[in-house]
Parts: sequence; C-alpha cells; structure tokens
Amino acid sequence: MTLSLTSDQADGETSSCCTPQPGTPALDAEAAVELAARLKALADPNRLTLLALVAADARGEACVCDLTGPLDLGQPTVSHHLKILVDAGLLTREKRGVWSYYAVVDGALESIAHAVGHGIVPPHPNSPLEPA
Amino acid sequence: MTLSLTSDQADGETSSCCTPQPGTPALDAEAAVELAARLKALADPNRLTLLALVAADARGEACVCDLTGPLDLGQPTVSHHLKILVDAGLLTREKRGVWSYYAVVDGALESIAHAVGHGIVPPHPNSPLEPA
DNA sequence: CACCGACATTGACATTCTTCGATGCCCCTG
DNA sequence: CAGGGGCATCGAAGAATGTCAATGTCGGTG
Repeated sequence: MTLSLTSDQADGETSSCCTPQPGTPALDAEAAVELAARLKALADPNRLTLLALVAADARGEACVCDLTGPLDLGQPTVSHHLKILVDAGLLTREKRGVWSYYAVVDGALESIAHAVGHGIVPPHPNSPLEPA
Repeated sequence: MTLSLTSDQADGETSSCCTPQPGTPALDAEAAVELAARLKALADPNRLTLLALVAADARGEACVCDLTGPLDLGQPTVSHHLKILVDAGLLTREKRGVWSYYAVVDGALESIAHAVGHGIVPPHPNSPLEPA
C-alpha cells in the first residue's frame, strides 16, 4: 500500500528514457518484504556458520554448548542467533532434558534458494540478453 | 584462523550432549562472511523490488527515473540501493548519455541460490531426514 | 555560453542489528 | 530438598543500516 505512483514527471511524449514495463512483475511488494525477511535471517556469517555446524553434526542436530565454542561468541548471543533462525523457519528446537537440540528444517533453504534463483528474475523467452 | 577450539569442557567421558563433529564443515568462516555479504545485499525489500523491476523491463535494463516511481523512495535512496546491488555484482551500470541504465547480471542470482541451496547444508547419504 | 535535467555523492538523523553482562527458569543430581 | 548446570530472556552499549535534504557533476539544450 501507499504506492501512489506520483506521476508529476516522466509522463507523456518526452524523449525520456522512462518507459517502465509493468507487465509481469515477478515480485510484488508483499513478496519482497517476505523474502527479504527470510534473507535477512540468513545474511549473517555467524548464523550461516550455525546452520552449517548443526547440519554437519552426524546426528543432524546439535545443542547450544556444541555451538558456542567454534563460533567464538557468548552463549546468550548464540541463543539469540538460534532464536532468529528458528523464528525464520530454518531451524527446529527440541528440548530433551536439560539440553536444547537444534536441527535444520529440510527444505527451508531450498525454498529460499528457489525464490532467489527463480522468483526475482524469471527467464522469459523474448529477450536475448547475451548475444555473445 | 584463531579457531582454537578451547576445549576446557565437553572433553572426555562426560555424558554431556557436546560431541561436535567437525568432520566436513560445508562452510568455513571465510566463505560464511562472503556469502553473508552477498545475502545482505539481497536482504532488503526495496533492493529485491529493484532487481525485479530491472528484470521485468522489456529491454532488460532500466534507468533510475524508471525506478524511483514504483518504489516510493527518493532518488538518492534509489541510487544508493543501486550502488549496493552493483557493488555486490548483481547489477551492471551503463551510462549512455545523460541516463544510467542498469541491467541484471545473468548468473549472479543463480550463484547465490546455489550457495544457499547446496553450500550450507549439503545432502549427505547417511541420514534419511525426509522419508517422504 | 548559460540553463536545465538526470544522476551520484555527502552529511545527518532515526531505526535496527549485533554483542555482551546479568539474571531468571527449569531440569537433573546429591 | 538444596545445589549446580544448561539455556533463554532482559537491559544496555556500540556499530551498522536505511532514508532524506542539500549539493556537486556531467551531458544535452536553447
């Protein structure tokens, strides 16, 4: 909303470069916000390392004490990042006894990858971009 | 470097949950920083919309004046976001005459998508996570 | 040659994010 | 039932980010 399209210029027969083609926008505003939120959860070196560490575990899961060491971060900070990843739907948290085990949600990363690879710039069959 | 793996705990025969398996980390620290930087360039609704707008143009390119309208942002802000995208290798800038034309770098988004989909949690053939 | 328009850059401000120290909660052990 | 350890939450400090107003630069126009 609040997209008012203030057309106070670039309007008419002028030889401006402005000839926007809003034919098939591959990404509406709402989808952009949603995808950006998921990407923002990924856009951090420590969180990427957390995901890789959890996935690299032979059991497919890891507890917090496994992750504070390699990351060289405090325990509250690791917990904070894990919460962000859980909230983004990338990790699951299962509390068994005293420890919390985190596991990678299979398919979540692929979903984001698909959105990045095909949801922003879909291939359209009428523009030879690379004449080479 | 500087990963000293301070083993002052989680070491030995204790029944701790901590049994990290640093066998094949799919993402080292340097790669994590690099991938996070590229994702950070994408993790913004306005920048995603910019990419979609540029790609949606029939000519495969667009100038700044085409983009300030739909985004409901000021021209300096749009220029700022475009610079971030160019700097991240996602867009190219070509100045023809007075106008600057931006085009999507073909393959860049796919590269990021591949890293997200296969560079963090690579499929390993000994854990039937999804029996479906 | 003077003017205007398109775009980039600068500086400043508000918001958000990252990190840490301190604390609270819960479960297990003695 | 008292004690300890693992983990989440709270509050705050510092840094990074998004946005805008103002200005500078460059190319085309009258």
